[in-house]
Amino acid sequence: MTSAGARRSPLVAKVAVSAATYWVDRPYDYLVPREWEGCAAPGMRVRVPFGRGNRRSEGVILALRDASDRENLKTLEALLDETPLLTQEQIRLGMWMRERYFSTVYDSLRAMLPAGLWFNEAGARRVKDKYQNFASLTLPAEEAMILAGQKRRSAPQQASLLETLCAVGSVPELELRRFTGASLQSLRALERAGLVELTPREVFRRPEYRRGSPKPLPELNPSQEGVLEGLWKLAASGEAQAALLYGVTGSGKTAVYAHLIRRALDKGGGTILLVPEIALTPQMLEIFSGYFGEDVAVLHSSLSLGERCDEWKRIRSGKARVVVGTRSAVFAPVENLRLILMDEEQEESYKSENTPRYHASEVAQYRCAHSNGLLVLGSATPDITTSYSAQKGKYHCFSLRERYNAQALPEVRIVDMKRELRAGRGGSISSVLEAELRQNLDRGEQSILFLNRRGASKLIACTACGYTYQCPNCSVSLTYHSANRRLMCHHCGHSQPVDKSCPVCGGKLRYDVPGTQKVEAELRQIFPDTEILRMDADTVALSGGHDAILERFRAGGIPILLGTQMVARGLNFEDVTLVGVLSADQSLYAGDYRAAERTFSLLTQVVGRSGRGSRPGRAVIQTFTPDNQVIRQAAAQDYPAFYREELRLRRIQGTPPFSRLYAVTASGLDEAAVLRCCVAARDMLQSALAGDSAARVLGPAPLFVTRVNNRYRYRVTLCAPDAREYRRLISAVLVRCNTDKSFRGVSVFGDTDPND
DNA sequence: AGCACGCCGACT
DNA sequence: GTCGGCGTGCTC
Repeated sequence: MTSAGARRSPLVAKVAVSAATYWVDRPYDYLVPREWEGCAAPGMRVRVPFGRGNRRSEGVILALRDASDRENLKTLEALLDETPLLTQEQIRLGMWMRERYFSTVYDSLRAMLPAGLWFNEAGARRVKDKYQNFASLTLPAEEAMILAGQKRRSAPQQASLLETLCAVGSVPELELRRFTGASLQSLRALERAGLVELTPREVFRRPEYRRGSPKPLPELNPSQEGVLEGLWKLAASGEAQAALLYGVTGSGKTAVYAHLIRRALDKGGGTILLVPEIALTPQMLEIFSGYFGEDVAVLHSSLSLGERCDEWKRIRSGKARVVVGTRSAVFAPVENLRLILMDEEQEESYKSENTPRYHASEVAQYRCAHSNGLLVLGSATPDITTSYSAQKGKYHCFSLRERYNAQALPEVRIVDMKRELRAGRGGSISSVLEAELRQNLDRGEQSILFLNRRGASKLIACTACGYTYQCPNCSVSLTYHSANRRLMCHHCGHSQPVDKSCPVCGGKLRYDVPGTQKVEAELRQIFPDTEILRMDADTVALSGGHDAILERFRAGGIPILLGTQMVARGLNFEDVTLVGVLSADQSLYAGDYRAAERTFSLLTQVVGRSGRGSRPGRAVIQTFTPDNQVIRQAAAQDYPAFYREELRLRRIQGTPPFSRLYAVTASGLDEAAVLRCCVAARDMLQSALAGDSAARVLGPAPLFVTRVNNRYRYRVTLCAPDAREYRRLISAVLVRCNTDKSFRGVSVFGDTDPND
């Protein structure tokens, strides 16, 4: 019996509830049962009754407070954790994310924890077989979530399978079933329906990577030394800072990272090193485990659920203080976070395409600001927005201008494919490239051919003069939409019919662009007795992974490697002395404001693959528009010139960094309803912003892929400064569009600076 | 979204 | 007289 004096008013928990959708999301108050008053704490997960039917929903305690008198509240049903999973700092970050990324607080918090932890039981994690069936979605996660929702009642097992796959990407079939408790039949049903595919794949064991043997930090040359000292001064200042590290390909940014991490460790500080894709983690891990041993942890989505949980716990307990990982590793619970390093910071994979649609660099900046750490954005071709911040003095700026081994950049030739056509060569290998390849074959040196598939068969070009259609309003290319057989701008929505022939010269227009297989066949005809290795999504899946193919290329000394995006990045092969870009145009005319930037970055990276060893490298860039400035600048590896020109265009267009793009995207089965909803959204924005000269409303415009899984997707975009008032407006539009009865069946979400 | 409450038509 | 159609409105 407690004395009357000690009896306090009851405790109330403010809870972020998972069942609450964006438009009803707010902290909900629940009574804490007296017996839990001592243990309930912010950051713990709970089970609560929610809604009229009191269906049970998971939630996270955001805060506790004393009840004022006579509140009519529901009561917490269960505490799901013994100690808080999330810190106060993470909870604040979650609220911040809600405001910026138009997601619920719950979804934001969920993104911070390893997926496995979220599903109550991590399960056993023995990984015996070398090969297992991996299950993965064949449709975008967004669509899968919708389907899961539809199936929840009729086929709950299928629904939970789909949900789990959305959260974890690709996962071994057995583990997936253990986690969800679903039967093999349910999984097979999904496979039969074509929603899920099962592929036999080599299993990633324990976060097992080639551990580098212990070694001292690399020696630095004077310019690296200078950059290191400059960056460390910022890191040690005890104030939040951000810096751009601009270093040409091969200038040794990684060595600088290593020294920074060492110094942070010596001061008892932790580091997060972000890389753009999983394929790059093994290399990074090998290097950094050599320097820092067991202090290194890895976080990315190819780890099994159990592994992810273990690594996460190792980080949280302070056993690992150096985290290497992809986008979501930016949330790693590192104690005393002193450094976040983002390698190749311009990469689009740092922006999440699922809820919450965050950008890792913004989260990184937030975290550094709150832990007085230093954010280092490293790149050979920085994001235009990043460079602009550096130019304006918002970021510090450091450069590494020399290549590490003082090698010359490759000699680059631009080949005019129009001329090739006129000379009667209609294939994808020009006479120049053929001659160069032959030379390499004769000398026993290796070549890489790069085919950019992005935007393939969407672009229409004249086969005679190379003309491509431009949007009259947006200075982006028009792309062909087979649905309405018109050319469309998916920035502003402009559309026009397709001409019978080229409007400039009357030449024949062509639609299709050869894929890797077509090119491979062509190569085999030209070089019948030469071994050619093709690397694209198909062959990677078949032959046991990215690494395995590259290893065959390296070890087998195969003369020609033909591949898509994945051959562009981070590869370092000494014997490669020739790089061919089969068509530089496709990504250039992809049709969004970042196409030029993406192309420049890609070309620069691809060209940089050549001549990394002792012999000088060459590169051949094939294009239908040889006079295009971006291609010329990339060939000359002249980032400053590209930046100046691109910034000028962005200023005129009013695209980032001169404004932000807030997108309101609607999707639904009924195209007309989706469009009506977008029109309503546009009208709301326009009337709210009448007289605001800083804001423009674009659209409705169809997304690049307009119809996915029978759902039509259209978008309205607001170009406006980065300010709370605009975010609030977007939020209001989202709530309105999602609750208005006349738009039933249409779902709407918000995003800032979307990638597509 | 999900779920209940509510107020009108075809059935034992 | 009741079962159930889905329109309306709320979620601590």
